[in-house]
Amino acid sequence: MPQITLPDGSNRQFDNPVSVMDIANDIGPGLARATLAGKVNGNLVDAAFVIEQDAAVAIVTGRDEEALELLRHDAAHVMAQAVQELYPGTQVTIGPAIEDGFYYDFAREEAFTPEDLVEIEKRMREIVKRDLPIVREVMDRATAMRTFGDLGETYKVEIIDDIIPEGEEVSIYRQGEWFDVCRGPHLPSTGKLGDGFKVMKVAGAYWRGDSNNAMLQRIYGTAWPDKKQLKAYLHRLEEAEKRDHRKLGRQLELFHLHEDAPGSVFWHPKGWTLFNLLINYMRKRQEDAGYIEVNTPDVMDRSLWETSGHWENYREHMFSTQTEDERVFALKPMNCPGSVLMFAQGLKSYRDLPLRMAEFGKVHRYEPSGALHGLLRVRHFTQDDAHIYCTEAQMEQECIDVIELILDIYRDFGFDDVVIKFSDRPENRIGSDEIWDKLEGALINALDSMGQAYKMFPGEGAFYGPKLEFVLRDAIGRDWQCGTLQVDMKQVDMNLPERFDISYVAEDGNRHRPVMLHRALFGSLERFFGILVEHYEGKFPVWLAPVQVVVMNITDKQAPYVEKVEKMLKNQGIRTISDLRNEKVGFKIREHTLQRVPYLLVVGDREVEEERIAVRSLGGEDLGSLAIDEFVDLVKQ
RNA sequence: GCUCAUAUAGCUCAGGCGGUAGAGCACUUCCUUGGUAAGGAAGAGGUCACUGGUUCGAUUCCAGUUAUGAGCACCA
Repeated sequence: MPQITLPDGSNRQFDNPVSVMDIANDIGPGLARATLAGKVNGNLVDAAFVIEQDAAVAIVTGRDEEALELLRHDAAHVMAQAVQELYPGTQVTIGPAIEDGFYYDFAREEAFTPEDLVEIEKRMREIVKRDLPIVREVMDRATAMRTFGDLGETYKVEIIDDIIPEGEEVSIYRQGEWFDVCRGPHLPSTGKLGDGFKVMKVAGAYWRGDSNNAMLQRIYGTAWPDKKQLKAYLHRLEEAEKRDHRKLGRQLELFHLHEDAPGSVFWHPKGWTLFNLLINYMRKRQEDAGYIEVNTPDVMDRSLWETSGHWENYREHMFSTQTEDERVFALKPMNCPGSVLMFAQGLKSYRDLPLRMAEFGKVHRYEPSGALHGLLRVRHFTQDDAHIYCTEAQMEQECIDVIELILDIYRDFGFDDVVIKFSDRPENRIGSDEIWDKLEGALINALDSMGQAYKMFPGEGAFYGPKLEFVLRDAIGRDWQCGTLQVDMKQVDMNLPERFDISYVAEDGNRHRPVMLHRALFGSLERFFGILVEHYEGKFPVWLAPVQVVVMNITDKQAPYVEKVEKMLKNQGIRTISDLRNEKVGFKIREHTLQRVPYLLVVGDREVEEERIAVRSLGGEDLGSLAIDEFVDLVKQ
């Protein structure tokens, strides 16, 4: 005799065990039709789930967040059914709901073609139309393994064997002839999927995410409660593509890439101007924060990399050279060893600590070809790197200062909610747990004492130490690590202070090993640049715009005055160009607007006469006629 | 690195079931001197990514290489 408590606090009494659907029916037939699933005591369950005891129940309909995930998971099942109907012999593996959609990984000799995807989507719509009831069944483990084994579904057998503990039952979801191992829950029938889905693309993916395993074919789809939301999503994707930094980089003449230098950037004048603005900005912020700036060699002897451990661990990702005399050098993949040599030069006292040593270091890494991605993943990039040498007692405060600095800097670029990832000790690591406790503690204490939220990524730290990552998102929702903070301390293998045997003289007159913090704020200047382009859609704020002002004439008569204005503005440090081409003013305005120049100055006879300029903003707003110095104030404010 | 796809003018893209290619924009010259998102005309511009194979003949078909794109793996 279960008593059901609904979200509004009301109670309903039933004489016999009831399903979620029964309850919905009891409330009203309209609700029953809309019912997709239920929530019993907070757990998401099928609509057919039977409740035997008193419980808090909520009916889940298309309006609820949870329904969307079910919908997407269902879409994956329907797609798998469609694929197996169309291409017998294809094995199913796994197919979860993901952000914005779903995917399913298939094992099949032949590759799926774009035409196949069209057919698959067609068949999916058919299956939806069939409105097959989705029914949960249970099998004991052995039967399940035999059933799937008989079907030749070796991957499924492996999943059951691996995931389901011995003696436990396996839940199976069936829709028509087709069924799959699944934890559930699911929608009541395939018809509930509606028409808000679309098969998007096919790509390779390793079985169980391990590159030693076979490569499967992953088909991605997107699914939404209705067609309208699907359209809105596809529209968002289109809009995002317009922000792509690779596209804008070409259109705005910022940079280009070339086949002969994969993963390295050719910076054009405007891009390089912006790049240098970023460096100048960072230089100022670091100087204010008590950093000194140095520069270390790009090419250093192999023995240095052997000492640092990079040769052993990352050799295949390093660019190396052999000279006539057979000496082997490597292009630096990191700045740390150079920094350590800098620290080791001369005697350091505790009075020098904390020593915050920054470097705009050009590093080269031979990244796997498939990893390269515009400016966001390159082989040659510039780090705004710094190493802070300090005592153990100073460590935590230094961490706090770094985190505050990063967040403050990101705010200057309009990134207000930065995701902080905290990656702690991985399974394969070196160093004692005691040291790991200390290292992780330093970072966590710093975050906690600031009241700063962060996301835990258990086991994702580097093998030699935990790390903090500051993550920014690109136009189409991919996350990229930008800033980082890592602690490097005694007895851990990568430990550079130990490997290079550096020390400082403490108050007691003895030599002590410093703690070393590795940190980068932008991270990679190239990557940050790319993210910025997408973030602003190329419409940089005035202080970052490579060209801040274009002065243009209406007829040749005003040319001398235009040149005079250009000179005056340049003397004020304003990045100005003039456009004296024999073109109509509308044409020039269009061009420079497309180039996202913040201010356009138009000069005709009136302006020459009055010694003024007509000012137009990037948004198309007419700011009226201003005197030169008035305009200078406007730009500089 | 792996799977799939793509590579034609500076850019965006057509095209050809094998007979060395075309548009728009950009570029050059001329006309036009025009007040806030495209004035007009003419011209120039291509080893059809690279290497090899098949063929009388390859930009087109085949193979390999390189680069790029999507995803996976990787990211000190």
